[in-house]
Amino acid sequence: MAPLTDKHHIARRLRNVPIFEALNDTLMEEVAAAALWREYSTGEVIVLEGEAQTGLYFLDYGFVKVVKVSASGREQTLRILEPGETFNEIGVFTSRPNPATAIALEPAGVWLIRRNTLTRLLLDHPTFGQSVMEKMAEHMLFLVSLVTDLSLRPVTGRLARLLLDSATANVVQRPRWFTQAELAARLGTVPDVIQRSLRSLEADGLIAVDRQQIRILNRPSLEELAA
Amino acid sequence: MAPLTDKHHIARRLRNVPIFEALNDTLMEEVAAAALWREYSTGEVIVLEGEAQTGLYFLDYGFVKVVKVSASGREQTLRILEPGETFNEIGVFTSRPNPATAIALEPAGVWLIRRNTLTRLLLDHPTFGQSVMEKMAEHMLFLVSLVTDLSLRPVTGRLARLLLDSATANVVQRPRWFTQAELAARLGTVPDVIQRSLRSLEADGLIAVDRQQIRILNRPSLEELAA
DNA sequence: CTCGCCAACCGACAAAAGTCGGCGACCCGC
DNA sequence: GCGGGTCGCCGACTTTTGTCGGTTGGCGAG
Repeated sequence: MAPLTDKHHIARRLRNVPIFEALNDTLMEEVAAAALWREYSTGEVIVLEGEAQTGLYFLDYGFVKVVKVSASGREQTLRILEPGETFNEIGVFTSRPNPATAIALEPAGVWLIRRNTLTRLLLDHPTFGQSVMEKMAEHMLFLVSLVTDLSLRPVTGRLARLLLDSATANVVQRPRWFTQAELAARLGTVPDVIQRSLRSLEADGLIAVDRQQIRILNRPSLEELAA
Repeated sequence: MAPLTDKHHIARRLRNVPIFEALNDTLMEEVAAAALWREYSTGEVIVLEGEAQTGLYFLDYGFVKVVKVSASGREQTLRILEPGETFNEIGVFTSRPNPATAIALEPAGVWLIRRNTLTRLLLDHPTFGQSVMEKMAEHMLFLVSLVTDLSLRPVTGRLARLLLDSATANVVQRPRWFTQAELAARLGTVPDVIQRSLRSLEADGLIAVDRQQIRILNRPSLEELAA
């Protein structure tokens, strides 16, 4: 929880992120000075659904998932964040209580830029605002495709597409937290269904599954399923 | 298709919309002068999925739906627009092709503010940018709740919630275009299922359905279903 | 006024998704 | 090296959703 890193280092680091590139050096240091540094361990809650939210989060290291939980305990993942991305745009730009919960998937460090600081930045640097809007538009695009997938595509199709999208050289690496349960939460279903789906894809020779990775064996057929 | 309305009138009209309130009079007239006026009749396509999009649309009168269509012909409604709202944020803030189709549900008139104009406005008036971001955040909120509804809630629950949300004094008015098919598209299912759902709610005495309106008879029970 | 169209209605069926109980294997911490 | 917990696995079953074929009836266009 201690702010180990010195502020110059922070400023340089933030500066490398596209969203902040509009800001000049002195201002950037000011931001860095005003930002709060927080670290979380695996499974810890970063923001909780229902809280009134006060700032924009910037993920420095680690992975974070944003989820909604139903009354019956089922989980729907809204977003997986990689280092360099920002989150809590909704909490910070509307007055409503935060709509979802953010949880660290592995040890993670974030910068919290409070609303006041953010507002000032936006007023002083319109180009910064433009990159924020662009980011938001891209996130909306993602949500739109999630909606249409959920309503128009069967589970196997969604799974196929996710595998294709997250594969590098036909291999999807699986960090420890990339379990079938997480996969299910991302695709809007339950672990059992995912297991059946994976097994059936494997039986058809389209993929090979093991604990550490999933290999794509027959890309064309998989693409057809995802179409 | 003719720009009947004079530009002063337009400027005044646009000015009443929260999103434009940050702009001063002279600038507003400039915007109005640069905006393109378009009218559409029922069922006409305003923007088509896949087109590269060039401007932000402002809906002056009429109703518009934004939809995605699947290969099999099923439709998912992403948004219903009322007069005064803007759309095509995704098309204008990202370089990607437009992700969805906008269709007029009844005769509609829109203002099209081209990207250049918009960019200039955003650079000159940071507070304008803030209201745009707020609008986008609210739209994201809507998409988030759509996602969680689709993945975590059964059809009847979604239907119950939609009825509750769109009722005024326990009555949901049904314009001509508010058919079961449209209802189905909004809730991510098919007309037949909606019909069953409506009939079962009616059988339980929770609602009364006819062609022009749906009345809520037992709000508490309906709210329980929607929870 | 009448004709034709489209929304609504219905029952029976098919398929997809979700649930449950229990089993085995692996990994982690002790 | 042992024990416990989690993840994955599996088969059988239930529920929900989607599909199909065909009928009815109201509304608008002519």
